[in-house]
Amino acid sequence: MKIATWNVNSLKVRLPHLLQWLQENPVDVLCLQETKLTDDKFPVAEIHAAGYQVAFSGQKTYNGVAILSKLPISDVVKNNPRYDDAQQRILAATIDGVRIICAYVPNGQAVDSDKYDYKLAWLASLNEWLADELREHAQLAILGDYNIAPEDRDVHDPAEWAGQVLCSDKERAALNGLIALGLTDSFRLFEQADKSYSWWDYRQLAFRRNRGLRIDHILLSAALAGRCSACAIDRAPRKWEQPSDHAPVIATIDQAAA
DNA sequence: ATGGCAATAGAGTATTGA
Repeated sequence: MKIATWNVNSLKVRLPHLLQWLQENPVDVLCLQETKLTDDKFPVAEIHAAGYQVAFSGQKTYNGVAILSKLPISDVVKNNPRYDDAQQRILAATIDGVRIICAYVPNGQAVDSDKYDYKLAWLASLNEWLADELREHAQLAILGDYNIAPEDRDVHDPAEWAGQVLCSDKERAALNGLIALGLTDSFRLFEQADKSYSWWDYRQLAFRRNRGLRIDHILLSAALAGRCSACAIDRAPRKWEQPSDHAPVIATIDQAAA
């Protein structure tokens, strides 16, 4: 089973990229963030035509998440039931016995802002709900845009970013709190090239200069981490015309022993 | 020190992203 996550930064603009990427990378499950579409505008027909079922939860202009799957999708939950949130940032579903959670963690804007406080409160509540979900689902993966670079090696210039939003100690502690529930950052299960990132600013030729951050992650429960045989960031679509600023991340989960 | 790029809403420019 191949599972992936991609912040598309507007599904309206990026639908051609999505369809092309799926042709080249026929993953079993793909979580999308920042669809920026109300549900009535979601491109259901195009995604069905590509061979995928889909669940989605959107809003106007901002946020919005979706889960695409080749296999049937069941038990869909929109948002964290423990957190009353007008913003559509979470979608959970069960696919082939695996609990898939698509998450778009708030950006946080700046460490002294209200949005930063919202980010930390949102993450604290996610932690509580995730503990419940892990008790119910041994096979669980939470994929998405975490808007947190876990360590300095995930940052192109750690000195420049020190203490800044996406890299601050409190955000990293919150991410480590999720991991402490029994999750594993699938990317770090394997040897990876230095300076591996999943997001690059549109400005200043940041992608060409590889001035990026690794902020998109696939966290796996112990049962899935034990069967994970690969995890990679696909930089290719970041080179396409009019790209998303994020690259997809893909993890491969081997079949459970019979 | 600031803005730099992109998307959206909506009709000039403000907001948000990371």
